[in-house]
Amino acid sequence: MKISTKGHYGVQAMFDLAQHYGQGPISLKSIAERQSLSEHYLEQLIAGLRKAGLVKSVRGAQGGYILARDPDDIKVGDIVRVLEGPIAPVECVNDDDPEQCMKSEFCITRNVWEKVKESIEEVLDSISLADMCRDAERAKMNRDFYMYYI
Amino acid sequence: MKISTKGHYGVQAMFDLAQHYGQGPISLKSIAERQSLSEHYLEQLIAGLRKAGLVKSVRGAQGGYILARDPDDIKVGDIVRVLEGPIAPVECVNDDDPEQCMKSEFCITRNVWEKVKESIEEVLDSISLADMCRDAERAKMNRDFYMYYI
DNA sequence: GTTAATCCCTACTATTTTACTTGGTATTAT
DNA sequence: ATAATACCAAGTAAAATAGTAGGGATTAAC
Repeated sequence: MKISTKGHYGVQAMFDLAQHYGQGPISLKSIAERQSLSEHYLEQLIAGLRKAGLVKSVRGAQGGYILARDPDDIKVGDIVRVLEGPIAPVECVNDDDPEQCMKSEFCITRNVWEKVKESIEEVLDSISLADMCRDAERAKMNRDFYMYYI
Repeated sequence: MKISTKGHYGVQAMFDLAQHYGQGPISLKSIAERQSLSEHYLEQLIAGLRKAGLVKSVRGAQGGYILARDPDDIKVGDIVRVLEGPIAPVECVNDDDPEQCMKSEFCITRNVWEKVKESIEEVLDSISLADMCRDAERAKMNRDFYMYYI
């Protein structure tokens, strides 16, 4: 019941881009450093995100990546689906899969996985990168407040 | 974002046991046949469930397995945790893990996975084997009703 | 007390996935 | 011209997955 490092790192990288949104292209190198990730590995992940239209790239020196849409308009679910494939705890609740299980209409265990799927999607599609930036701001303020009074 | 066949098949097998609860020990062979699973592979899964105290075994001819507790008292989450390990989309939200991420208190992406984790647990811990049996009954009645009127 | 049905246990294995690394080429600001 | 970047293809070690193989121990039924 795990996601792979692709989804994990990918969300970190996109969050990093969101935190620097409006500051021009952000290089992979700087993202990799801030998030302590392998730059070359990130490269592969962001290639997928670019092909999916979630980020735009700027080539050449001082180039980098920019979110293709407003942080409010990119949900964590969008990122996870690109990097991990369809959100479906078992294959038989994957709507994109052509060969569905025969018994799907009668299958009771399938109902369980369907509910799990829906609950995951509800969470991931309700959180935008902008939400995460707001959380980060709040966390920073709390930290500053705490530091001040100690 | 998948569970493995262990969790998948394991829930099927336990559901099968629940549907035959009160009928004495149920053999792996019959479960494997009804659910179209490899008997030998099931054996490995149910060994874990037995060690975890979710089923009891009866050895010898006419032996088999029986739920160790009432179907109302076994949640799908119990089964999944035994067969898949702790429910945690990424390691850093696994409470059982001794080596947690340093930045966990400040980490914003971690909050996302924490929410995913909670929502999965909420679903899996809210569904008992008895619930599934009731669903199966309802589905059967609907099917019979439909057949009658066609 | 023999037999057949069952659970129990250990080990092996082919395939796939994961998490990268290596080693380049193409593009562009300075 | 140079250095900083994005872009691309291939290789790889380790782990996980989804089983299989083969046999031993226990017990109901005859």
